[in-house]
Amino acid sequence: MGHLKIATFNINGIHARLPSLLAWLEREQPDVACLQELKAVDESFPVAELHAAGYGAVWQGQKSWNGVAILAKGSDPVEVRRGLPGDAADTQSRYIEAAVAGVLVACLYLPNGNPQPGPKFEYKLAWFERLIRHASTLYASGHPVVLAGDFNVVPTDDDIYNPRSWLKDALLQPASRECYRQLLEQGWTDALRTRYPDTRIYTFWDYFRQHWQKDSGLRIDHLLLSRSLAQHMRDAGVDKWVRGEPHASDHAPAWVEIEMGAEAEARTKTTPAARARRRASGA
DNA sequence: ATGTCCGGGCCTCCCGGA
Repeated sequence: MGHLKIATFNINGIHARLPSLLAWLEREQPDVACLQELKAVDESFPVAELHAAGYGAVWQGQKSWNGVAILAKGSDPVEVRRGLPGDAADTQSRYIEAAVAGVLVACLYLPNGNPQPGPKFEYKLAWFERLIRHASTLYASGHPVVLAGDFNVVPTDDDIYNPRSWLKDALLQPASRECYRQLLEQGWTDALRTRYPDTRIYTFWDYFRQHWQKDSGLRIDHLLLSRSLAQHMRDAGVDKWVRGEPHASDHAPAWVEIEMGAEAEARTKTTPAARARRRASGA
């Protein structure tokens, strides 16, 4: 009570990872969980299992690839938008937006962009430009907003174990980093980097070359906070233990905790009956 | 250049994507 824990987790296949997902929810109890890479069609989303675990959900699936979802503990997220505006021809399931506990939650899965250069990298940059435009309207709204997801961008060389072998990768390209910088310039707070200004912190360790065992990671999953949320950030971190479990995703969940003030608490946790009582008492 | 894992197609292996 008194705070809101918002997490983002690229689960790399919700069917392959359902036991892992449920174990993480049970242990860490995030209030909000943004998921990416469901790799599942809408009809197969495990809504019953998640309900049994105490979570409501909205989701946008897709066959084989992509797919995003927002989970909320003890409530159903109120879907605000699915799909990133700006390109009606874009059919990839990479963006969903919902209101949870008085916070507007944007769950995103930015295109990987490899191989680079090429059409996939062009799509990544175009998608990023659309995100920058949409994010500016969200930020300007003044509402509490979090942009959470797999951004597929290593913001700086301090966000990777060693950039040398990744120099040609789409995740480290100057154009990708420039987009991320432009996004932050709107005023967003990078929760993990702000919480740990001088520490190497990773959210992704690929399956190759024993990178997990050697802690050769990348920081590509981000939680960007609007001004009012950033002012109330209490803590942030990465649930690294998840990456060490058997049959783990190549990502670990990243999270932020927001202190909920009395006003937000009253607005978000209150029931219709309680609101009626408060009105009746003249409060 | 390499490495590993997921889902899907179609059939116990190969492929694209990451």
